Amino acid sequence: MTTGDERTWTIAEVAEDYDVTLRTIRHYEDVGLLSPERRGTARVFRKRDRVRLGLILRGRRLGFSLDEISTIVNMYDEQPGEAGQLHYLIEQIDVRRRDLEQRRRDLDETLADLADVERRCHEDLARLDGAASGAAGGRADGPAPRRRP
Amino acid sequence: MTTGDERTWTIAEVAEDYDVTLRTIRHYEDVGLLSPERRGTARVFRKRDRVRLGLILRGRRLGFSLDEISTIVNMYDEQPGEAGQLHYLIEQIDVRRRDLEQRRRDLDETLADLADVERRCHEDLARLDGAASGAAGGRADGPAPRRRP
DNA sequence: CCTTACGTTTACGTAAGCGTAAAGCAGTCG
DNA sequence: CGACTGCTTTACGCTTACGTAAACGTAAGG
Repeated sequence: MTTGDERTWTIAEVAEDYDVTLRTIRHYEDVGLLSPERRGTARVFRKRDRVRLGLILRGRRLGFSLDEISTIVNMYDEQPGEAGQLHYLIEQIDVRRRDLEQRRRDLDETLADLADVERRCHEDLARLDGAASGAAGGRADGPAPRRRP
Repeated sequence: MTTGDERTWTIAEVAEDYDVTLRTIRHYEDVGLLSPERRGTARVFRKRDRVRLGLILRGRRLGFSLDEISTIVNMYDEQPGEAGQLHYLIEQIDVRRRDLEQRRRDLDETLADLADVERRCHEDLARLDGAASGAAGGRADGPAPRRRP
């Protein structure tokens, strides 16, 4: 019954909630990723739009292009349609899955590498601590402005 | 011992092996991600350079910017240095790790969503198969002006 | 010597993903 | 009746990550 009067949001509220700029939201609309209703000229966001934005941002965090994100989020609200279409969609899902699984492998390898680097850091620190008896003051904690050459 | 005469590669060979263009490799050198030796003007790639390129491409697959990749891969061959520097590095590693862990959450959620969509696809297919005896040709589907080309 | 194959540099082009004015409606508060 | 406030559109600008010529060097082979 109350399907017509759910809560709505303004663009500013959505932007605030999802920590993006108004420009970003409008851009997503420009490229067809979002299509909020209009009350006059103003955009009116409903729950669905927020969910979609959430999916978009998740895709963005994963490093997908807006184009890829577009194909992905559109998978979600694909109508049943005909069989060929469903087969095609399943195929596309498989492609995406393979991609994501490759990413997870990359990600886990990177995490392992980082853990390794960190371990070596701690070893080096221990070595420094052990040999630190000569220096005045054990704290030796400079601001360390040093970075890339 | 034989530390000076390891195998080397040309830019074309590396590009072929890693499936990137020459331009890409040169670009990575431009931005300081790679720094192969030179024999005259020609680039000479050693094993280390290839490993580095591997790391770069892994970062790229993960959706990192070249700038981020730069800080990440440079972590790997950071010299022991002083304590403050090591602490800084450990801190940076932690930042990266948090990022990667967020990505993995995003990734797993996306995979779960895709699995869900796929499941619904199969359900729809089953439904279509079941109801396929009625209409001639099985295509009783009027509306729903369709999607992908 | 000339071609072919491979390498080089310099430099402009481009697509994506927004940033950032500039300028204009629409409601509302005093 | 202004003056805000918050929204809108239009449109040029910027960065990243390369693509894409253009023009030239160098070594091998016919």
